[in-house]
Amino acid sequence: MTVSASPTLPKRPRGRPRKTEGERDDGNRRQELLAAAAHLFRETGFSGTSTRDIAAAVGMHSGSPFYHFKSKEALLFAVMEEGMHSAIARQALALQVAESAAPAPSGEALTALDAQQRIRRLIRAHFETLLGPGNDFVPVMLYELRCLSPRQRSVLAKLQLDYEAPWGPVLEALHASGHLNAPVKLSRLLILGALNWSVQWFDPQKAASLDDLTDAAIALFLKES
Amino acid sequence: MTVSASPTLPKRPRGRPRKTEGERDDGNRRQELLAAAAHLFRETGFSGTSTRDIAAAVGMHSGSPFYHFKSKEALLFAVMEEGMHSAIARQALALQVAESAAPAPSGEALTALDAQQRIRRLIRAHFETLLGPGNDFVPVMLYELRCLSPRQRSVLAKLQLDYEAPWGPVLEALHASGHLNAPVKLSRLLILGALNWSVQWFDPQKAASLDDLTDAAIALFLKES
DNA sequence: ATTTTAACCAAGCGAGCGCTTGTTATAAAT
DNA sequence: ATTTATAACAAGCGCTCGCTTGGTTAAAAT
Repeated sequence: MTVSASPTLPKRPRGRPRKTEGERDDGNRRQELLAAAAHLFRETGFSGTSTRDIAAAVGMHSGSPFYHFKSKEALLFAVMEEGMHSAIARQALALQVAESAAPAPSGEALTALDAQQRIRRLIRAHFETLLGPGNDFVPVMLYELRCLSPRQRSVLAKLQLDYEAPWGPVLEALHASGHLNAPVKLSRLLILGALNWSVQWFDPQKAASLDDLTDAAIALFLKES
Repeated sequence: MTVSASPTLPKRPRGRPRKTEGERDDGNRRQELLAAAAHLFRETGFSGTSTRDIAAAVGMHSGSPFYHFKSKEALLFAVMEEGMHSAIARQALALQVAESAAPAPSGEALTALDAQQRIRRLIRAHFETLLGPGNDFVPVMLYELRCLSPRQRSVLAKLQLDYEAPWGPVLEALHASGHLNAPVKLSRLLILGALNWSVQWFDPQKAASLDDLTDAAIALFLKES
C-alpha cells in the first residue's frame, strides 16, 4: 500500500472550523483520523501502515496528522484507548440492562440464574465490540499491543483489567452452581480467547449473526445441569 | 529494534561447508536463518523486523540472507510452511499413538470413547505446536498471514485444511454422543480460537503445564454425560 | 593441480519512512 | 479593524528499508 497523496487535493477549508450553529463539532477531523487509522491498522498492521496512508485516507497531506497527534505511536495508543473506553461503556450498559430487567437485591450473592443471564450479556457485548460494524478499535488493540512502549502498555493493561473485572464473579458463580467445570482462571482465558479469535474468521456477509454466535458459545462453554 | 551489525563480525568460515564425516549438514545455515526469523517475527512482527535484524541474529552481514531466500516475504512464507508441516506431522504422530494404544477395527465408526481420547490428543498436540520450546513457526503463521501474497496465502490455507481435517469427524462423534452441545462447525472455530489465543498469555515460567491446559480445555468444552 | 561451486562479505542504490519547519487561510475574539 | 488561535499545506531532512552487485574464500569435484 504505497499510494502517495495526489498532488492537488480537493481543497478542504483550512483555518478554524465553524462552531456557530453546529455547535457540536469537537475535533471532528481528529475523530476522522482515529477511525481511518484504526481501519488501516486493522487491515495492514501498524508497521505496515504509513502515516501518509492515513493522511491520504482522510484527504490530508502527509505532515498534517502530526498536528493532531504528536507521533504515529501516539495515534495508535489513542485508537486503543478509545477502543477500550467504548468497550467498557458498552459492557456496563449491557449489564445495567440485565439488572433492570431482573433487579437483584443489592448486596446479595448472585443466584445461578443471574449468572447465566450475565454471562450471556457479557459474551454478546464482547462480540459486538469485536465484530460490530466500524468497530476496528479493539481488534487493533488485541493484535498490535507490542508496538507500544511499556508505559503505554501498562495503561491499557489497567483498562483491560477493568474490562475483565465483571467476568470473574460471574464465572465463579457458574463454577459454584456446576455450570462450569474447568478452573475459573483458565476458563476466563480460554473463553475470552475463543471470542477474541472470532475476528479472524467472522464474515458479516455470510456467517451467522452475533446472536447465533452467542448461543453457540454458551452451548459450548456451559453445562446445563 | 535497530541494532546494526558490528563492523567486524566474528569471522565465520566462508566457502563450501564440510560434508566429510559430519554428513548430516543439509542447509544448516538456512535453518538457522529460519529459526532466527521465526523468533524475531513472533516478537516484533514481520513489518517490525528488518532483514538486517535477522542477519545480525545469525551473525551475517545485511545482504547475505538474500543468498538463501530471494526476498523477505519468501523467508516469511518458508517459516510458515515449515511450521505447518511440522504441526501436521506432530498431530499425525499423536493420533497414530492413540490408535496403537487402543487399536480401532479399521473401517468402523468412531466410538464415543475413541473420540474423547482423540480430542484430547488433538488438543494436547495443538498446545505443543503453539507453546512448545522453540516452536515459533506456527504462531508466526497465525499472526502474520496478511503480510503474504494471495497466492502464498492460498497454499497455507490448503495446509490448514489438512491440519484441521481430523478435527471434523472427532467433533461430529462427540456431538452425536452428547458430549458436545454447540453446532460442530462453530465449535471447531471457537475451540481452535481458545487454543490459538493461548500464545498471548501463556508463560512457560509460572503458568500451568501443557497437560493442565489440556485438562482445563477438555473440562470446559466437553459435557461428561 | 585446476576448476567449480557454495556461502558469504562489502558497499551502496533508490525508495519510502516518520517527522519538522515555515507558511497560509480562515474563523473567532477583541 | 486588528489580533489571535486553529487547522491545515508545501517542502524536505535525515534515516532506514529491502535488495543488488561484484568480489572473496574455502571446500568439493574433476
